[in-house]
Amino acid sequence: MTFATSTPPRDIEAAIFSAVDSCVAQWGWDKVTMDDICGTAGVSRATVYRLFPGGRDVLFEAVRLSKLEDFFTAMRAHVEGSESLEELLVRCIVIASSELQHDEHLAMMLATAPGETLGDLTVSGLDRIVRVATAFITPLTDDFIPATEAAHIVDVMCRLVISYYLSPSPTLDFANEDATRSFVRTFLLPSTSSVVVTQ
Amino acid sequence: MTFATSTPPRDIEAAIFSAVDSCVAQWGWDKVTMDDICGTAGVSRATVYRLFPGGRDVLFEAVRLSKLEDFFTAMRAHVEGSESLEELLVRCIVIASSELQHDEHLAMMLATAPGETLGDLTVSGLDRIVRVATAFITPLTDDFIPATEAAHIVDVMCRLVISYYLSPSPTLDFANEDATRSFVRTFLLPSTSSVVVTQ
DNA sequence: GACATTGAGACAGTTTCTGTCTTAGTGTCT
DNA sequence: AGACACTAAGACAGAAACTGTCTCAATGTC
Repeated sequence: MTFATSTPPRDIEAAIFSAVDSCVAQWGWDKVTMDDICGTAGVSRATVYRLFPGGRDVLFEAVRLSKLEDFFTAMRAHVEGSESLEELLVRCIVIASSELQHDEHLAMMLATAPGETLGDLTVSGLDRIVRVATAFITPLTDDFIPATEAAHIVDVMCRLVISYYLSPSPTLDFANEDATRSFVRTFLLPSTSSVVVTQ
Repeated sequence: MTFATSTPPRDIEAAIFSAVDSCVAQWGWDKVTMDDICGTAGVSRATVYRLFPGGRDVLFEAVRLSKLEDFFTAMRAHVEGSESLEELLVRCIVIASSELQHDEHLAMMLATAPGETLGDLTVSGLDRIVRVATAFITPLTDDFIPATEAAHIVDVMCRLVISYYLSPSPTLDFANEDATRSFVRTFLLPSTSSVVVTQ
């Protein structure tokens, strides 16, 4: 009960995030103003600027980071308990690809700048996605391969998923489990030390 | 072939109207800029301002008027051939009410100012709707009642439809044909000279 | 009462939008 | 070819909106 500084600002932050969500859904990144967000969140502009010093850019960046973490949190829950590295990688790729194909809003949310889609993804934007993905997925690979190897393979996996999302190939659909499994066996697993373990 | 002054501006006007449509659908009245519309229509800003001198207000007014006429044109087609005044009025009311309930965009389109819904309908806005409705519907009543009487009854009908749309009554739904027929018999027809004709 | 937090709104600086204008380019008629 | 009508592109000033910071009063907590 002794949470020190009075009421927790988490509720307000959540309200603001939610407001950004619905505002962006309604008008798109470019058309949304801070007043729109404040109004939707039922919060004063002063409060928003106090919680996110730096204003619009900082707020939107926070929202995107939050979205990114939500995405990988949900994904990690889905792939947890995989009994082999192959299974883990396949599930990661399939789920991520399906989500991206299914939710067109997601790609925009994960992108770096407002109005920028994954298609215009900058180096820093890609880096961040890879970074967050590594942080969330790597722990799950502990049972199969060393951390350094995991970071490397997750990095490659991310770039592949994004690349195939941006320009889909007629010969390979990462949303298809069988095709993905075959791909993982051919290109990803041979590079790891786990081949001897699982085979 | 001798249409005198080169290419007809109708195509461009149509493109602009269509652009306004999709822009408003995407962003709403308030968020749309003239550049958005020009860009969507694939037309220079100079062209828009030349076709609609007065700019934004004039253009939007023209779009609304066009929508209004489209609406009543479609409605007139639906009620044409009614064999009695009762049938005509019932059909008008039911169709208009259904359309309003069905297409939430419509009410906004018919309203006067951008962002203003029928709920904020100003006197002039209501007047215009009544005026257009009268112009479109009155001719159809020629077979049954004199024009002056028609104008009066159409006026009353318009206001009722709008009123019941704005604040629906639990006891009367104008989208329901039977209820509307009963209503027309009770309140509208007795005021006309047609009672003796059809009864 | 001391403290922390929020809402409301004033404020200047910047950006965006509007509406008008000029210019150059295109296609059509004579 | 030359006159004509129309358009795209974009410069431009003035108006409007947005941003980010600030102050102050109101509220709720210890």
